[in-house]
Amino acid sequence: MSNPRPRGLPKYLHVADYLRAQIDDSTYQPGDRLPTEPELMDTFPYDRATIRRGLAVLRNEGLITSEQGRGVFVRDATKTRYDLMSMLITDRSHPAKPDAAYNQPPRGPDDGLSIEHTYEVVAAGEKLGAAFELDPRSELLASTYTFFISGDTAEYRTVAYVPYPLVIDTPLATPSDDWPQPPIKDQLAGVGVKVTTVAVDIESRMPTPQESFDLQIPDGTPVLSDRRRFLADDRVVCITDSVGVADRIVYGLDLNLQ
Amino acid sequence: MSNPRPRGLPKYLHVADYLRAQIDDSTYQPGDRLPTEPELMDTFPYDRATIRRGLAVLRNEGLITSEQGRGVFVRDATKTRYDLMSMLITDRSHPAKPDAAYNQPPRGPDDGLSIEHTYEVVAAGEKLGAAFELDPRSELLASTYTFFISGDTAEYRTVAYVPYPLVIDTPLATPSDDWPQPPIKDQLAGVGVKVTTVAVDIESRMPTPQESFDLQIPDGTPVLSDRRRFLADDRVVCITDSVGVADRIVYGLDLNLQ
DNA sequence: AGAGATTTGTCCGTATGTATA
DNA sequence: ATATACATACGGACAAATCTC
Repeated sequence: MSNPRPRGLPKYLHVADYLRAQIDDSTYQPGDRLPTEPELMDTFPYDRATIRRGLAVLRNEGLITSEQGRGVFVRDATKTRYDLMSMLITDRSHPAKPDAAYNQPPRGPDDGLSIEHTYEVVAAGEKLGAAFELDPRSELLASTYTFFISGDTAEYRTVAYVPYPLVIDTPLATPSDDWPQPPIKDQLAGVGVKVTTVAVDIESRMPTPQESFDLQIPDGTPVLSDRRRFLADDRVVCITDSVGVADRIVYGLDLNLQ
Repeated sequence: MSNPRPRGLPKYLHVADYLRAQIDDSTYQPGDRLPTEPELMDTFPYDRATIRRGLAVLRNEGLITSEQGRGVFVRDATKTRYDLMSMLITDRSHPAKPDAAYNQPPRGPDDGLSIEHTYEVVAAGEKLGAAFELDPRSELLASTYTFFISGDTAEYRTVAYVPYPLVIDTPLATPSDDWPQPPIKDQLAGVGVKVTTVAVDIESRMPTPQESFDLQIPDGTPVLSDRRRFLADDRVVCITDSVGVADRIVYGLDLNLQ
């Protein structure tokens, strides 16, 4: 059955390592069901609580999901590549030679991609106000796009903030549902704002409970998030905050050096 | 003490929500010690196992760390910004207006940043071989840089792979310990390889056990990882794999549109 | 240096609830 | 309706690391 436990290794990590090795070597493949907890209690001379703790480790590593009444399954992980340049500069993506090592079939509406869109006027608040260098009570137009892949599973959400006075009485005050949207710098150019600089910060963290709920993020899955700040003459004219479910997305940046 | 538990909410989430709210509103600040488990058992009419499970939730969200014999502490989170462009194209960074909302003091050698460097010749193996479109038995020169911040805490590691035949008998075959290194495209130009395209893939995931050990990554912290592929006339001439501890780093990309 | 108290880590056994097959 | 399988919760015991006196 299972190898003897290395001296000093906690039992629950023994269980986790044993199963992780079998997931790594494809004994269990994405979608496969792992042995049930009682079955694992036959494999290991451990208590059920110990088995469960080992499974919790793998769940928090994003390798498995548990479904009550059904079993424990190996997570699937095909990813969508979001190209940074085409999101920032132009609508046309210019993919470099794709990396065969990444399993990233391009996705589009035909593959079940759907988009949900809402917008509202909100008060900036402390943090956003500071980022805009505006009073916290200033009004911002907040435009939210959520991307769903295959039904109710979300993979990406982006919120764009623009100072409301900047776009009031312009077409931007009533954003359209269309997708893809023109790049933000072009939209702003249409209302007379010339974006000179874009600054992007990309980070990774665990989701907040709200994000977990909204985007239906499974336990143990981080988010890839970014903030883009659009500057016109050192003035911040737009900020977008995006959150992607980390096991669903990849950010791409292709540079042609010629 | 604690608010009554909303109907239907598991007790352990009650504990987690209660403490998370206090971390969010700065009742407990980074570095502060949370109440001990026995103290929380006085606050809540729950069993110690239930309290501990609530703490585990916050640990897996990256909000706290536990230290045996000492207590539970709110995680600190000052981040270093790694500029993608300056890493790819030139040695000079050209920062845009920094975002005040991000607390990212720039770091350098003066702040305790130190670098460790090793290199070796390895067999490509299945996956890397496929990425290079080379035989899995091909030899690659692997050059590893690890960045440590304040002593033994690592924050970033990058491994650069180059087909060994490409650099054998050149200065690149014996990489120097210097830092910063010239950009890879310049290094390759020095041995007659003209890089035409760079493709970057950025993703986020939970660390492997090996990475957790090597980089001393605390529980519940994801990694921000990227793969850069350097192409010369559609031929892959270099691949770098980088891994950053997510609560220590931010990737930056600043574009001047003028 | 040592003893004891404190605090978190690991593990077991049991019971009950809830979703699924 | 029954069985299966995971989720939540309680209580107890001991170990390991740290701190204090």
